[in-house]
Amino acid sequence: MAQPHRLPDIPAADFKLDTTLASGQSFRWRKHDDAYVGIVGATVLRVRHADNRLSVETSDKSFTVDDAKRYFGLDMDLAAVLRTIDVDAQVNAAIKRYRGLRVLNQDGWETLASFICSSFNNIKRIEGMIERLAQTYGDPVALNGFRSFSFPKPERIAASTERKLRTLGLGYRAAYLLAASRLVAGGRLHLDHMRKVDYDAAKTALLGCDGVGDKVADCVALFGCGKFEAFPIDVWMERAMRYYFRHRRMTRAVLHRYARQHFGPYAGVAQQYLFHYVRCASFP
DNA sequence: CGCCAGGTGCTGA
DNA sequence: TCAGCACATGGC
Repeated sequence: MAQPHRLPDIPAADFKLDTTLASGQSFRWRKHDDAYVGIVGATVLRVRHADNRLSVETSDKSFTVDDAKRYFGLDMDLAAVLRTIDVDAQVNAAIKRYRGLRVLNQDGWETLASFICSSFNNIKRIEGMIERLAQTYGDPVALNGFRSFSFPKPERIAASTERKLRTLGLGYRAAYLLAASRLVAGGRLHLDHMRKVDYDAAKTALLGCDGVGDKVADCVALFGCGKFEAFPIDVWMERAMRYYFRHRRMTRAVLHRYARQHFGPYAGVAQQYLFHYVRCASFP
């Protein structure tokens, strides 16, 4: 049986844990007192951030300091990246307010499945859907008193049915998730391979999934495949980008092209700052 | 009760 | 290309 384990504290300057976990990248973190508890792979993590250090308790020893650094994006030179995207007054305001927000490095399959569930949906319900998926198809995991379930392997969902997935409240997304799980389980979509190919190749492959359009593909590329030039555009980003287009007409294709040339290879980081900035401005 | 939610696929100009 | 529409569900 896996034993609780405490990692050596990780230097984490230029980092805001609460902002990062509240910025809509991940759906499985919960606040418990001054700590956050989440499940990464088959490991439960309990993390706290104070005095520029991240303390991490894990449910087993297979999760290392390097894994934690990579997951929380602490392996990125944030200062250098922010210099490249700090190119206008609006993104500058977002950076000033939320500096330390980082792009997480999540599992490709979990990210794909989660963002298939995210379409035309709200974050609270997405969290509930993913929790029920984990309870139904995941494996039990535990850390001290806390019990939960790992995110299901694609094979487990692939062996299910659309009807059963609908009973978990997935709605019309049930068929999309089922088909995607079968692509991955059947080896016809290699999410690990997406990390090695370039952004355009990864996005094209992701768009091959039914129920995955431009926006979801960019979320998966950014949060689940390490493609920092991916720039997901949803309703909040359209609101954010009105700043750049004032009275001009905006289509998503135009916004996408603009973002890539305006912000450059780390456009995805700019996207995350702008997204969080406009979303929180409407409910402070 | 009506509105909206980190959209997508389909259709017809 | 691009606008217009249906789509399941539940939180608020």
